[in-house]
Amino acid sequence: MRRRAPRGRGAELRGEVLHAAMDLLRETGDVDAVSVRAVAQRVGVSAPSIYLHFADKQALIDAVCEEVFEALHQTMREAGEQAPDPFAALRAQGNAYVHFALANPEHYRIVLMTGGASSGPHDSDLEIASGAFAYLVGSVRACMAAGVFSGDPVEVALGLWAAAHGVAALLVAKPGFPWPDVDAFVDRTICMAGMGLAVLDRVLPDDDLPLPDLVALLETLRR
Amino acid sequence: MRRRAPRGRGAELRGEVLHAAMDLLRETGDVDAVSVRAVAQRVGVSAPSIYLHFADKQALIDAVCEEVFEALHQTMREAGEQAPDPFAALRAQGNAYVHFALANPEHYRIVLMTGGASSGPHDSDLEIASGAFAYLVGSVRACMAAGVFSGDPVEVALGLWAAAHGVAALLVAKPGFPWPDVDAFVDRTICMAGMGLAVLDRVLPDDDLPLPDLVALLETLRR
DNA sequence: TGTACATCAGTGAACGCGCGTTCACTGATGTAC
DNA sequence: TGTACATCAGTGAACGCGCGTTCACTGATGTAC
Repeated sequence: MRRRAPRGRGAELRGEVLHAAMDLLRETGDVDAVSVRAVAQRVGVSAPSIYLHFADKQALIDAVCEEVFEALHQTMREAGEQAPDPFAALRAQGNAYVHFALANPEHYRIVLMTGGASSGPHDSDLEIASGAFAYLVGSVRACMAAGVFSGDPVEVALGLWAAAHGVAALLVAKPGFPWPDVDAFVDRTICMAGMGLAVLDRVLPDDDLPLPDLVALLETLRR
Repeated sequence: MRRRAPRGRGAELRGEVLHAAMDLLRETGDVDAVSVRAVAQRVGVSAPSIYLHFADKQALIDAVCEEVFEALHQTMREAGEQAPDPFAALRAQGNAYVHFALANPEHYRIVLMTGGASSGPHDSDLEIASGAFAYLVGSVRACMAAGVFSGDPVEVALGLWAAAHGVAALLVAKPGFPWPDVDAFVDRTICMAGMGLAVLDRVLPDDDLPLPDLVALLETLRR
């Protein structure tokens, strides 16, 4: 199946295993299909060989998550680069985020749709995530400097993340639902979040706006 | 473990099995812990007995999903009942939706965070979901009648759903992330979506608003 | 230059496990006569 | 009222499966002398 690596190059197998796991995830669209045996077979190596480079299956999965997160982060960085202004950059980043999820649904799922109380501490991917999240917060700060948002940049970033994740996760989990045009739905949701957050601190700072007043306020916006 | 049911009452076991599965899901917080054997043991019955009432394991899981969806739908209906106006009702429904997810994380996950291309057609839960979704669309229509939203009620409902699902799914999947105060975060996200959708059709009907103009427009909102 | 040897990459077979599911069955319960 | 019998709820044992992981090993490769 595969030539044995020469003396000092045994570590190369690690990379092959990692990418075999990624490919298997993409092609089968099923986390359960990524078994130690299946990965080994795809690389052309026996199952125990996996343990030469990963302590156990979880370590392999963690490495996959790290890889996915790096790719997601990279995608977002590129997306905002040539936007004309910080708000447009944020919008482009949001769209890129969701489209990454749609292009790599199983990769997105394993990183951001699994886990929870049942999976123990499992802090590893959160630490990785915090890099991408910090980057998002940076983009939000740029928008604040431009006057679009006010308030706590972390809170604004969380709102954006929630909206982007919401549309991504729904589309990934329920592809059979009669969604409207996906690109438009995604962009609309991103814009919804952006506009909502921009408006929120101006209109609802303390939460007691009767409905007719709200409607009147909104009416002043029609351009 | 359990007294055999008298002659015509064999069907009672079905309900016991169903609720044992629900409880097991809640207590273990892990879908994989819900095996045919584990459910049977909890009911106090042998594993094959499950098959007297469910064709296979998937049928049992489907029944669990149906139960969860009905509970979610019910929760939302109750939430909006005593709101002073349709917009407040929508907000209350959104908060109830997310808090249902947080109170029953594994139930929410199995219904709305799993599935996808890998799980075949799997239309069953979508049909059930469409009931709750149709209800949401109804609430949106009421807001439209009050002048809060315009445009397509289904699109508005989708935006709200995406936001609510986003915050719910993130909190369920990543409880270890350093979230801010959860109740506030949830409500903020719901309001973000509501305000964003209300503003969106007024401000961005055709997508070409330069940033300074947007900022100026937002400034008119400060009250 | 030749050879003994340590190192290293990788293997084959086996382990125990829990799973979903099937099958032939048991024995209590109600009913017909 | 008594009894044979059909029905029904539920069981015990077993099936084959794929899983993660371990263990003792093989044999190629480079190195020291």
